[in-house]
Amino acid sequence: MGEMTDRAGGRPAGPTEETAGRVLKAAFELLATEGSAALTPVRLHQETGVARTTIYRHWPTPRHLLLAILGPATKRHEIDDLVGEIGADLRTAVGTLTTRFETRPVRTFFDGLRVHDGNGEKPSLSEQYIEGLIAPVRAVIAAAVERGELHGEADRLVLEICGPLLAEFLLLGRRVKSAEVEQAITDFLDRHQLGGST
Amino acid sequence: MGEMTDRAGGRPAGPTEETAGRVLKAAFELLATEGSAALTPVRLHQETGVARTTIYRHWPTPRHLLLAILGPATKRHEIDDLVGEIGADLRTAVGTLTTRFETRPVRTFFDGLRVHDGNGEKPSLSEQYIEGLIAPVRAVIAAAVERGELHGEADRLVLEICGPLLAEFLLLGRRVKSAEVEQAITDFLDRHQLGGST
Amino acid sequence: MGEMTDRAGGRPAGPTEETAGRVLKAAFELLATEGSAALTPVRLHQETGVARTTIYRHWPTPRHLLLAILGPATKRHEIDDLVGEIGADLRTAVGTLTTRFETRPVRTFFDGLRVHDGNGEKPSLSEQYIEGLIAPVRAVIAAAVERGELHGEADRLVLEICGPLLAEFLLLGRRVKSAEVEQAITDFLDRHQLGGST
Amino acid sequence: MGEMTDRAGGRPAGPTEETAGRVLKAAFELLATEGSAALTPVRLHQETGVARTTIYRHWPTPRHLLLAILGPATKRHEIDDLVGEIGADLRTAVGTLTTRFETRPVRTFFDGLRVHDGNGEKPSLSEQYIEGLIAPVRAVIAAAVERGELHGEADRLVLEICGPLLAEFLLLGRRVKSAEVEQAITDFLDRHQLGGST
DNA sequence: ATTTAACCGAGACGGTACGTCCCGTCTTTAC
DNA sequence: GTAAAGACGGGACGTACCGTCTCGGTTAAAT
Repeated sequence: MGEMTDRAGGRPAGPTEETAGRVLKAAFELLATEGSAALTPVRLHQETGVARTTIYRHWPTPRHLLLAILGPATKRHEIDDLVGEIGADLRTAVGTLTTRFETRPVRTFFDGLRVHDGNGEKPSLSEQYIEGLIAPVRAVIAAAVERGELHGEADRLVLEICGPLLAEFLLLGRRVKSAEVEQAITDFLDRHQLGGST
Repeated sequence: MGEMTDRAGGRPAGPTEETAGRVLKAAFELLATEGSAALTPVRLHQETGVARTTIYRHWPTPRHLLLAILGPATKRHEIDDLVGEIGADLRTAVGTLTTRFETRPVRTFFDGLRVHDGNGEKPSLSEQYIEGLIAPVRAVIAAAVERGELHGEADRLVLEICGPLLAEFLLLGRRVKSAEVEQAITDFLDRHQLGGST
Repeated sequence: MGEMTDRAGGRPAGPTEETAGRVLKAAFELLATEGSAALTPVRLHQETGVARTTIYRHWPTPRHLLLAILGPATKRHEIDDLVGEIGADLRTAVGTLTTRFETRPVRTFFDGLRVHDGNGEKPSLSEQYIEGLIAPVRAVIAAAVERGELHGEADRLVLEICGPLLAEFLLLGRRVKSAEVEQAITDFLDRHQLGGST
Repeated sequence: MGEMTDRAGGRPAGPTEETAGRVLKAAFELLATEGSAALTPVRLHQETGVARTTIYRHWPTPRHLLLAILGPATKRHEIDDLVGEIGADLRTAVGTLTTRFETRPVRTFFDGLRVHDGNGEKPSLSEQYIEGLIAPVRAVIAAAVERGELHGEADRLVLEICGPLLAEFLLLGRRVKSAEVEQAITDFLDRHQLGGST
């Protein structure tokens, strides 16, 4: 009875594609539009029609859900049209960041993740998310350092350029004006003697 | 005879000093040590012995509690030992900021406020808190601009110096090393030609 | 200080006439129209404007209120136009009873009293009220027994005539038709050989 | 694929037998011994261990509970040993009534139902209960009318015999002595010329 | 006229129960 | 084995009254 067969036949484990798709899509929507408080099994059930039980089965905690939506949500913001010129690439990379501020529910998302960061469990979801946000900039900076055009720790340089922007938007809730961004990049290039031609 | 006079006698409104004291103290403790999830009427009742109903009476929502805590909690971080020299004052001001990172539950507090920022209700508690954190720096910068030693918008300058620190600590969860801070200030002074002698 | 002086000076105890009047009037109204559940200090306060505290001071429990309104409410239904002729008098007395069924909130009142009958405390309010309702009939019967026109226990005779009416109205919630009443009285007179001429 | 089928699988609705049994039994006990005021979800939870929420789930209001109790509580008082002789049968039927007065918490039960009769909602619980109490007598009377032994409306005849008893017991709170009952039945039979041999 | 006891209103406070919501686990049934 | 439907115990929510209390201001006798 209940023999531990060596995995013989039967249906594959894990949620149906159908189910997973519906649930995760709804989860993303909910998180983006209503914040993390809305990201509950009950709510998801109401939105998707998928049974509460089923949701618990596959994503026992909100954290599982968040992890499942975080990958897709962050992954796709790679930049492939880098030209190898620090000024231009930096403008592109920072541009993707500030554009996301405008077009995506970054703050809501950030808050949602923050709430479920858990208690010291690593990796912290929100930090991972922020890292994802600044990843393009980091890539550009790292490349420049590699080429010997920039000197110093990449980490510090990334924050030098992104820190004010993130703080302004995420912490102080202000819109980030593009003129400001442009100025900041120009200043950055200047002070690192990279003659930033627009 | 015996007409209903406009306001005859009666006990003064508002919570007893005793009650308010106990509750707010406990609220602060809870928020600082266990985060905003712990800041509930039930929990406060357990901690203080004050009846749940009483808490609802005077602080109908967590927001009321937070507002009552926030004033005292932020007010006291004024700086009075400014010497008028931009380099020294900036080091002092930024020092208070990073010191608070180390010694106070800034992140927990920030998260707590964030959760209860409410839905667009202004002023946003968390933003108000951040403003409080950087207030000393802003004061120094504003004074320097006033004296004509610095040029540009105070807001931008404040973020130029604090942005990376806030981002590093609050968003990425990294400790801010004092050497870094020192370097950042020196750089800042340099590039604004303020020859920052240590 | 605070000696137990032998009643020296001071305002007389008990509620002001004004206060008592307003409260008891409202209490009666409430009981009659909304039932005993509405007979609460809060409700009375809302109706009268008299402070909750004041109500508690003078009528610590609903029972006190009920006792205070019961007297006046029942007392006034004495009959003074008895002619000494059993048939006529009985018709008058039973008439007052059934008329009250129609014109007064007897059932609501009865229910209200019933709820607050308390736990065996005597006198039972509701029973007292019922006694009050049938008092006129009892008076007539008692007089007839006195005169030797009727034989047997008054109690039993009263119930013989009133029991069906009370049961029909109070227990079964049916309207009592006057034809029925007339028939019942006629039958009663018949079987006790009192030749009831209308 | 995976469309929301109309009704696919799932546990049957309604409370478990176990749960329903425990709750309703306790409800009956409470009503009988402590009156309707004790018939609360909290109290039931304490008595049965069944969670408060569960009780709300299946019996949203006290009325639901009472309705669930009332059926079983009234149903079982049918009489099956009628012999077809009006005198004997009447004694049996009235006997069951007065016996219930003595052995069952009729008054408490009645009061409890009365409180929750609701606001005009039919059927009135208490009236239904009273009807149940007198049902045996009604059956006997109806049969006699059917056989042509009695003349008149059954309703009126039933009240003629039961009214005084109900009023005495339920309204005036007096014990009903069996001698009285016997006398009443004899009189009744007499005046309807049914020569009631004991 | 001054005491002095009582009235009365306003409100704090602890407490109990309410009815609701969601949680997370479980059991039963269907596919 | 996935999925659905739902029971169930549990915890917190926010509300409504409860009954007691403290606090102020007023009023009406009795001295």
